[in-house]
Amino acid sequence: MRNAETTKQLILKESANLFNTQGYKATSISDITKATGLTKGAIYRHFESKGHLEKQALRSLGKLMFTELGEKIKLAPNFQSKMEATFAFFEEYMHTPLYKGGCPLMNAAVEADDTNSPLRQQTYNMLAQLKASLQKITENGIKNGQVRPETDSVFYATIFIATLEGGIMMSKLERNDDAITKTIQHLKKLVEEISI
Amino acid sequence: MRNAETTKQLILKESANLFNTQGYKATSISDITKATGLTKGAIYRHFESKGHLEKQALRSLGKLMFTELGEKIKLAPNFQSKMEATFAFFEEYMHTPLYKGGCPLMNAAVEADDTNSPLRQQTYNMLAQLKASLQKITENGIKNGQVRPETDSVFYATIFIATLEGGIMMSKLERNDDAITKTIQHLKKLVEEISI
DNA sequence: ATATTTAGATACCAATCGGTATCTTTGCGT
DNA sequence: ACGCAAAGATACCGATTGGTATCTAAATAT
Repeated sequence: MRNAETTKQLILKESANLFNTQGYKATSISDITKATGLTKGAIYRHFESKGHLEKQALRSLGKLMFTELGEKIKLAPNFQSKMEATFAFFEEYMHTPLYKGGCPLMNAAVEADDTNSPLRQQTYNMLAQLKASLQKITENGIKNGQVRPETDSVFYATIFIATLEGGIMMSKLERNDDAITKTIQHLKKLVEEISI
Repeated sequence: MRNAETTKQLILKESANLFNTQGYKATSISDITKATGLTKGAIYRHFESKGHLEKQALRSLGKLMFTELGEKIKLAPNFQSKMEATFAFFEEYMHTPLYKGGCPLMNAAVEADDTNSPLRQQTYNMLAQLKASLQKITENGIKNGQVRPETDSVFYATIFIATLEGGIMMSKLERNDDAITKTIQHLKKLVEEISI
């Protein structure tokens, strides 16, 4: 019984990778056994069903994303640089093999939106967390006199997320950076417009 | 042998509906037999494989979309109203049961982006067509003195599509119109900015 | 009216699906 | 050193997958 926690993390990591690239329903348990080198028995010892594994894999993907994004935001000293750090983070979805398959939020959202699966709830929470996070940046910007006080923080959080996610989708389909680069260029101008 | 073309269209319609809601890989042939009331034998008489059916279903969904969108655009007399007609079209994705499951472009894009399936190629073409269409509207707007001549039509086509698709994704996940309404509000302002 | 296509139904195929019961091996506590 | 508990492997389950070969029934051509 080599370290149980280690293999559980291995399963989560490899299955998250597969789910995010191939899709959740389209990834089979046997795909995961091949990727981990483990057997079905080992996987079902750590996760009681494929659905539970899907949910936890998405959760760990989200955790990873928010940890990393949160750090980059924290490091930036003011509103504009916090937003630019956010944009840079999303731009890198295209290149980092850490999230192979692109933004886990969009991938899960498109696959689960018409269902009532636990996966949908998990995805919904991820979106809410991301929105709250961007909203907070704007609100703090207002407090600190870096953003025009009449700015609607919920409105801009929505615009930022929608534009970024759409840009990622287009860039992944076109297999180049054009779309995401253009969308970020546009969002930077938006940020300047509401900055003081 | 009741009308062959009629049943082929029935299969295309029902399968497109299922593919766009449940996903392509996640929809089985037997799902389609249930939806159409036909048997497997009938389906495989008209389509040589599931892959071919997927591709043709997406193509017919795209055709439907561009026909409808094209008509709305043609009816609008000038740049601003053409763009607003486009926005209204995308907003209605939320409500019309015609495209249950949301925008077929995004759904297929997210499912096929990491593959090299014929489905990906089909989706890529759909995006190219949509982009060309919006680009043309702007270019005509410039020609007709309705849009500032320095406007980058490719850039704005990209922004429009990315923002709309992202907004649809969010609204579908949140199961309300908030996001798509906000994104369209933002895009209308953008249109005004480049209008003369 | 009859023969010929052909649309569609039925019955099957091997492979794979998610899941479970059981067996073996490994590491830890004593 | 030994025993026990837990990690992981093996072997199986029924159901479903995409796909095919064959049969029946309906429409058309003669």
